[in-house]
Amino acid sequence: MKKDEIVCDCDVIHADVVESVRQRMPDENELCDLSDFFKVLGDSTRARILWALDESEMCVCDLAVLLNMTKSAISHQLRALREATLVKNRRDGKNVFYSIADDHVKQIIEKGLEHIREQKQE
Amino acid sequence: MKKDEIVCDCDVIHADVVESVRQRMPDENELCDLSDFFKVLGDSTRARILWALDESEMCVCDLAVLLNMTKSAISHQLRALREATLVKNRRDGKNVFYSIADDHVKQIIEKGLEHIREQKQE
DNA sequence: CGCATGGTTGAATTATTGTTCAACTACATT
DNA sequence: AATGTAGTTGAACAATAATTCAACCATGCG
Repeated sequence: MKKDEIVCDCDVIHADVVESVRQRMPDENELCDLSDFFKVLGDSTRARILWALDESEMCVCDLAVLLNMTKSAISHQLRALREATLVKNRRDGKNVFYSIADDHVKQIIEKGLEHIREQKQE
Repeated sequence: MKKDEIVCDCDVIHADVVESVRQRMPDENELCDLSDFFKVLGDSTRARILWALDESEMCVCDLAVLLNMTKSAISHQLRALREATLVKNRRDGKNVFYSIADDHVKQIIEKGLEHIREQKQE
């Protein structure tokens, strides 16, 4: 997926700036993890699921009705959320109830909403 | 893109919960805007560009060298960032310097990094 | 047990998105 | 004006990711 060969098609213009930024740059994997995390939030189905679960724990059927989607589609997205440990689940009889796993996530979603609401005002 | 017809393939199980969540649910467009915002952060190239610009303003060539990518690829991603008003630019002679547009973004990136760093410890 | 319901899964399909390539614009220098 | 460098753009291609479909597992109840 990553090439080692040089693909950049230009000369460096401000070598000093580039060098000093390069030295402070976090491990590439860390920024990949970061973008992977945001990627999970970056889908409207998952964003709506997360918002809904922040209001109340729910089972797959409830979410399917709420968002007017198939159980399968919901389940697939819940899996992605589970693997990113953004939601947790518990079984109760025939139902599996999902809820938000992490308080960080609530804060980040809140900050995000704040951001776009301010943006819209301008 | 959206269908009006009912695609949900199950009965509602907890009608009361679903109804009360539905009533509090934000406008669908708002949650779409939210996920679109996170989508912009959800790509490692853009995440690295944002991180770098948070350290120092830079021109396209500098970024291309730093990330070892073509000017074109960088430029396309800067466009996405510009359209989401996450970066701004100014021309100075032959160069176009890019920088972070919004302080919110820095905070959200910081919170995101915090999150994944804690996650990794567990 | 046998069946109905809730939920999950994998493969196929479709949609979306990132990068490349080649052509182009803008500014600066001669 | 002519050339070179910085940057942008659109179309084509490649890679990812979301939804559908059909089959499957798990639980509860007759």
